[in-house]
Amino acid sequence: METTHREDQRSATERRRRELLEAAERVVLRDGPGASMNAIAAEAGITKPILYRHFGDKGGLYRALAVRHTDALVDALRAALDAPTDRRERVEAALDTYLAAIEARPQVYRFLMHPAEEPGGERGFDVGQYSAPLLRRLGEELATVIAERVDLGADREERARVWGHGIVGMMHAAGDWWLGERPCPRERLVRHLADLLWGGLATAEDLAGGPGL
Amino acid sequence: METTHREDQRSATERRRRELLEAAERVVLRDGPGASMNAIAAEAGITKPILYRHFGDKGGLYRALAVRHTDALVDALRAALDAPTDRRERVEAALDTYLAAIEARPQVYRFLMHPAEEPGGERGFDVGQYSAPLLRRLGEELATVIAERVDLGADREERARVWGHGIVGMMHAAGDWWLGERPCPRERLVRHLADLLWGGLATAEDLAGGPGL
DNA sequence: ATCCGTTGTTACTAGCGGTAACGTGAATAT
DNA sequence: ATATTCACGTTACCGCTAGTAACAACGGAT
Repeated sequence: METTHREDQRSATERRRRELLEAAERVVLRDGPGASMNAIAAEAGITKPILYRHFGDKGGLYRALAVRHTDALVDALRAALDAPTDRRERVEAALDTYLAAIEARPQVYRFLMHPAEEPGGERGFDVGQYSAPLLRRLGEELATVIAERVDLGADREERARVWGHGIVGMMHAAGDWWLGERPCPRERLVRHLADLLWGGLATAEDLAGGPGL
Repeated sequence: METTHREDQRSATERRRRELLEAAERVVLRDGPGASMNAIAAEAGITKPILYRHFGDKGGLYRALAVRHTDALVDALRAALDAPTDRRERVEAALDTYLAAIEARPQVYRFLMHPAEEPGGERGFDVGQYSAPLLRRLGEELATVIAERVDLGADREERARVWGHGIVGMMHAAGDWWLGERPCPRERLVRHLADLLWGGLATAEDLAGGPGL
């Protein structure tokens, strides 16, 4: 039969693809985002051209690798934002979800956030092209959630997008720094960030002696 | 005389170094952060080994190149934060200063924020090592300013650092996204971000029909 | 005359991403 | 039975990169 053969082939190909991705993940976890295609092929027990047949180029492999983890994280964040509690608690839960994820698997996080930039990329003004795609996606997701649920007045969508990307950037930068220095337990970081979002900078008093911030 | 000779040599060396840095900057502005050492040497009218004698390795050259712009930006931000107005206006001025800088020279900004990561870097848990050094520095600077001037209660320093890195990250991510899409003029982005920092997310009402954010 | 430090060269290494050309083996079609 | 197809796999190569040895030339200082 023809269809059976085709389906067998396709499922076998997909299984092989998954195996290759798992080998790649092992190497990336060991060597960081700079892992070479040679090393990945060796880990999978094959040679380079097969890798290129499956994923096109290095960017393709890395994109395929990133989609898995990104999806998982986005799902977890959605769940946190959908919990039936008040807004402050949900924001704290989302922050904690993200920070717990990067705390548990810093290598994966580093790979997702700082993917190797391909040298042959476009030139010009596409600054964002080289930036981490995960951050952009998280920002957009958060923006839609905000626009759906929060009453922001006239320029609702514009504000929601600015806030979405801004909040994600805040979370990311603070998390990146915190992961490097570990100056406090996670729950305190979460509370500090939530306080900041709840207008902490606006309501705090000036400190005596200075010109005030 | 000996000292005269030495001083002449040193000043000549420094002048040469500056020339090389200017050539490197021209190439980076043209080719992006992926500019090759060969291209930079050619632009300076010399060959690679001289570049390596002056800067050690590519990271050294890039670091030297980054310090200049970083210093300039930090100075501008300090000036904005030291203006004799109220806190909200100063925060808006600082945001606007940063965004105007990245708007004026996106190539420089991209170079500073996404420096080429060296493949031979350290392994292990130093996630922050590969992250943009400029962001870290801005975060620390802002943290000290906040700690100096804002009354944050008991865990003052810890909160100031979290907020410093968080705010810088917010500014950076929103700016990065904005620079790519240009969805609104700069002044509106500044106002949206300031509104967010002034507790906009906490005080906005739920939108009818959803579970509320 | 000799040494020293700097500037500069050419020619090389090792490794990278990526590709062309080729062989193998199993299932299908005739 | 034979020919076709198609994925899997190889070796050997290309052009590029960062980085390095080895050597030459010039200008003071001793």
